[in-house]
Amino acid sequence: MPAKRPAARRPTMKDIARRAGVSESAVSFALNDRPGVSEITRDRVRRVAEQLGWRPSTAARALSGEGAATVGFVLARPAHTLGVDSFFLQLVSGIQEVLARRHLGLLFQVAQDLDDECAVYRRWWAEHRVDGVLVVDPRTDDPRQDLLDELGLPAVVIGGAPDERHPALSTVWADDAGAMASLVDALHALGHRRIVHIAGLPGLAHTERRIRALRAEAERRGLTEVQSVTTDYSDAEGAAVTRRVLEAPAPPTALIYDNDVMAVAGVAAAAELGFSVPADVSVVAWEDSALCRMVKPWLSALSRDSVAFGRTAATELTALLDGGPARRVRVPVPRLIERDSTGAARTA
Amino acid sequence: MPAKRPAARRPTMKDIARRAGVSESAVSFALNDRPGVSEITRDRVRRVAEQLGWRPSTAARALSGEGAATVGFVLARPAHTLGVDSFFLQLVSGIQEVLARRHLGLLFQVAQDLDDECAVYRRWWAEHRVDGVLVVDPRTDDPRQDLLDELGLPAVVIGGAPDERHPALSTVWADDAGAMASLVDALHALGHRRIVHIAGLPGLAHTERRIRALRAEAERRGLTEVQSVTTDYSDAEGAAVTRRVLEAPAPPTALIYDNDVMAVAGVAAAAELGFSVPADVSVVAWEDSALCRMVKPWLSALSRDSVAFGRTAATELTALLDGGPARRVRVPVPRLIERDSTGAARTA
DNA sequence: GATTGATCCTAAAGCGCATTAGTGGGCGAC
DNA sequence: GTCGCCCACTAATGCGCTTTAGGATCAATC
Repeated sequence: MPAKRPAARRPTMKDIARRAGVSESAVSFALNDRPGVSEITRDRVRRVAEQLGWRPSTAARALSGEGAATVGFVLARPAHTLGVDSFFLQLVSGIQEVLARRHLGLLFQVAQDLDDECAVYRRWWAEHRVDGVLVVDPRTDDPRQDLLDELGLPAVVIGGAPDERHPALSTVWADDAGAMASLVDALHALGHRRIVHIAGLPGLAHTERRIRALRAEAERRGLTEVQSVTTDYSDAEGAAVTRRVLEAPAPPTALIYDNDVMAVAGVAAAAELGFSVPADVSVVAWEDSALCRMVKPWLSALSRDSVAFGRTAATELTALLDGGPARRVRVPVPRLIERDSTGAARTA
Repeated sequence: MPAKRPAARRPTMKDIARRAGVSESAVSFALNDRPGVSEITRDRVRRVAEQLGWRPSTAARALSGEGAATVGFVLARPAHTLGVDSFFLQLVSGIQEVLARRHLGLLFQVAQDLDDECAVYRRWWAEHRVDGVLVVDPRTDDPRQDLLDELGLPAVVIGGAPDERHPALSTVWADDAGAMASLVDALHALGHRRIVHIAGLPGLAHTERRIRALRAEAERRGLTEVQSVTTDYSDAEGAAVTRRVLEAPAPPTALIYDNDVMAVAGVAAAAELGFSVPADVSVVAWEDSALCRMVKPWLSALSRDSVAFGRTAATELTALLDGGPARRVRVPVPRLIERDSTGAARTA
């Protein structure tokens, strides 16, 4: 009776050494492409290793100073905003593509808040768990960057603006200001003068960048009825803010939502109030996804390639792990996909 | 000039030993609650450790036989279906809640397909990276379960039916058959006789369970115009199938979608064809999320607590890691939330 | 034919921890 | 007062790997 088959044993370098008739060190040299063994021995060792299905124990490797072959990723957002968001899974998917190629693992953790997130970094560092981390949702005045500097943990900040105070951290960022400028340009050309930007979480670097950019654009054009309102990214707040601004005396004729979820919720809210999209109010989602084509009218959206974004970030991190210098990489500006939710402003 | 501050050094047990004036072994005993040291020494060691911010190196721990303090999670779905899906992030969020409490890490990987996924398990096992894994999307005749048995890797199958062929694996599952039965019950009571089930990926265990359950219910009631159609879970296929079945000679009066995304896409597709929901056709989503309240009409949905599902799965895995027996755990049957997309069947 | 030098390989130490065996001192028992 | 025992602790070993320091062999050099 096969009650409990014993787990198969993992082959070690010692096993290879024995079967190849050489010392363990020779095996190590052979498998790591280090000089010190002849080509024929190297080949033999390689063959034996392959045949035994040997893979280096990450634990042993890490212990002898090679690093943990793992990078960390912490997501610190309130649990209820975790639900329907296409961005992160796509980002992670892109990250994985690059990491998998180098057999790097991705340690994933969801945290409650920033303090929690910092604690996770500290723990990971102290436990020797990761060689580097990917940081998302950077804030203005972000404690994490100081911490990572202090720990000397290689890191790539995703979506942060280049920050000269942290020369050791790489940054991968999109030019939100440029995108906002071209977006306002497009809306302005359609005759829109009253614009409300339903932004994401206050304090996030890219939220603040977008808000500042919008204000700058408005000032440049002399538009006085332009404003940003921050939210928690949830459909509920998106709808609530939409209702509030549309019920005001002089409602906006264009709404910019910082994600797809709020845009969809906003359209529904507008419809309830009797506003027709795009006849009465134009809507743009700052994030494109299947969601934008799941509602009527289809939503115009700023589209970026989140998978590629993830790939770029992961590539930068591997470069950092290889000892390369920290860099500031800009990804392409998101492109406005004009669908059916944007149109000429109603001339009051 | 602070060109490159040297990274802080991680404290080790040796540091603690020196500062506490005892041997390393004493430190080990003290910190692991093992007998062999006096209480006062234990306290002193603990204090020093705390003060130094010491944390055990997972690498060293793993190497000395304690396991990697990490569990693995592989997601093998085509990249384009990764986009908008509330289920997985919620599941993972629940998993984390339990794992974080025990300082277990979660190694996350997206794979191309099943073979790829199996390769990941093999690699993780050989590299000593994980102590156990969480398996999602079990199939009928799933190669992964055999593999995990062979490797002796503790695992919890999420969403699989209890399978006596793999006594070493735990299973956490929902009673899809029961849910389907009550759902058909409800629809039948509303007068629906022609029902189409727009299912998920063929071959997935729960897809097959639902299909079988639907067929059984139909037979029991003598309904002949009831069918299931499999899809890839995407909004595109959801919409396409919806169009196809609604354009048939005798279109169904009720549609059951295996996820929220397809349901939303389906409603839009139905609307385009001139079908009004729920007057002409009722719609139910098998998965509740914010999405269901972002469209008009609000979607009736089978709701389950995905976060709790994740918690349960992680709890079972930790029990397994603690040497407990494999178990079959059933989570509560999803509950039908009746919103506005279901109503009495139109009497032709 | 002894000296260098290269080449291919082995021995040994060390990474940070857990664990087993061993050591010394205090104490009760006879 | 000696024996033995338990307690509190230290020394030493091993986990699987990398790396440094050597050692053996052979060819080329003066």
